[in-house]
Amino acid sequence: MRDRRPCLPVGIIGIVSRGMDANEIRPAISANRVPTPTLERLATYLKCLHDVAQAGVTTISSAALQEMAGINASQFRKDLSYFGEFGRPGVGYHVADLHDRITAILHMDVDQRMVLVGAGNLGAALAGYPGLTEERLHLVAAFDNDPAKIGRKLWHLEVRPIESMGEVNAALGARIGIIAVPRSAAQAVAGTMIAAGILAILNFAPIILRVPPAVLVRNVSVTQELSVLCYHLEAAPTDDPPPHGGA
Amino acid sequence: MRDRRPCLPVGIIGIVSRGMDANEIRPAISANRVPTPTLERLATYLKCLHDVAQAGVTTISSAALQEMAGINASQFRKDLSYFGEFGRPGVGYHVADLHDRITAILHMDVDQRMVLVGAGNLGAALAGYPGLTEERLHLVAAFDNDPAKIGRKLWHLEVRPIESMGEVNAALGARIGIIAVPRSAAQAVAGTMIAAGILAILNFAPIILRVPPAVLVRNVSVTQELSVLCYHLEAAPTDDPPPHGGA
DNA sequence: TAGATTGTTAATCGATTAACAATC
DNA sequence: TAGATTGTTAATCGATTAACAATC
Repeated sequence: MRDRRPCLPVGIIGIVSRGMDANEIRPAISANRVPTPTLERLATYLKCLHDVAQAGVTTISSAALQEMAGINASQFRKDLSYFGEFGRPGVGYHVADLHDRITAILHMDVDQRMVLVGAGNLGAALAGYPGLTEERLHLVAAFDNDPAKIGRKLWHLEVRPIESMGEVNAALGARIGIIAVPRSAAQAVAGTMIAAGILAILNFAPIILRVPPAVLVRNVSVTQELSVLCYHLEAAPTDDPPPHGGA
Repeated sequence: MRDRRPCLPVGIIGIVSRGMDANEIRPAISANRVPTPTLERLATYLKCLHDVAQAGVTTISSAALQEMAGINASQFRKDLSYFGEFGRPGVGYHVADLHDRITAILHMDVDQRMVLVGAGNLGAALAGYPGLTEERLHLVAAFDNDPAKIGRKLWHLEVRPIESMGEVNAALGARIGIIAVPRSAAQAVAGTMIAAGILAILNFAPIILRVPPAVLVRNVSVTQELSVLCYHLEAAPTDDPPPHGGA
């Protein structure tokens, strides 16, 4: 801890290249020194720190955080250690400071622009979700291929034809794309996005997208989540064991 | 493989109880012999098998599946091995048969009933999503606490007052609940669901729910996913390295 | 039979948790 | 100073990948 080595910027420690020789299928493993589970937890930490701050707490130890939020204290400290030093031995963490630093690590201290493709129910729900703007995530354009939808308003956004994405995003410069189209259209949409300069995709379509290694994809699949829940339900809809019919 | 031991039903091999002594915080680790990543991949396999079947293929090897869908052949076989034997050495897997068997493993060969709480944009998108019914996942009731919404229609569902959930679900017997309410209401909704007999929860609110160990929770957080994407974007909105101002 | 491919075991890899010297 | 708590290293645990005997 104390010895403070040359303080290597995390993303640069050296391209890892595990077994990823000719693997164009997996998206953007690249210089991924920080474990993905750690990154996923950072957003959770942020929420907890926000809650704790609202409760009037200004300094908190990892042990107290474990007590309050169910976050393992060791894991919390280990996760933070990928990014530097954040606390003071014997004291703990300054809540507001840590919140701001994690926000900066995630690049959420600046406004991020995003484009949306798919102006259906899901697209409408995303465009109308205030939680995005609160996190400085801004939908700046919406696209669809349905002539009936083009030109209509999706909250503050006008739905544009998908062919215009390249031109539109040349002006807007969004680097995050959200795919909220049916499965059959998703791969083509991904291609259009990448051609328009999108570097990171949040995909709601139930399909494994093929993208170049430089593009990162995260998938959200409601039916997959529900599958896992279903698995854990025992088979009987009533209280009977499986072999018996219900009554 | 060949020796065919007494064929232990997977969920029963013995309560694992790792370090889970007095840990009410983590949901339903319980008799979890099958790794969660394996369960998550089963739904992916299902989609691939569906595609492959539509392409007219009746038999496929794990190597061919790796080629087609980017699924690691070893991992695929290993994942299946938790549930029995599915293929024939020298031949491969019968596509339709494997599809049906994985569907049964996930308990998705029977209709599953679900209740929804939250009749906002997200709730509406979920209720209107045809992909659920296609997988035999049926929303059978919707609830909200907003008097302006109660009594209105959410597609085929009438929005009911949340206080009626116990009574309503006593008749319906849904065991899966979907939480699509703001963060501030989510914990209370979870409690109401559990009191109404819900055993598995899909939570869209950005909060870690406290539930009894017997209840399983899966979280979907759009902002968390976007955080991970943002992290991988370099800081410069244009092409300049971070220290320089844009032009 | 010879070739192909499974299910499973062993080896590797990575992530989580525990322990502790450093230090506030 | 004595007590508390960090950041980090080491130990544990679990998941992925490779290798191969079994067998179609």
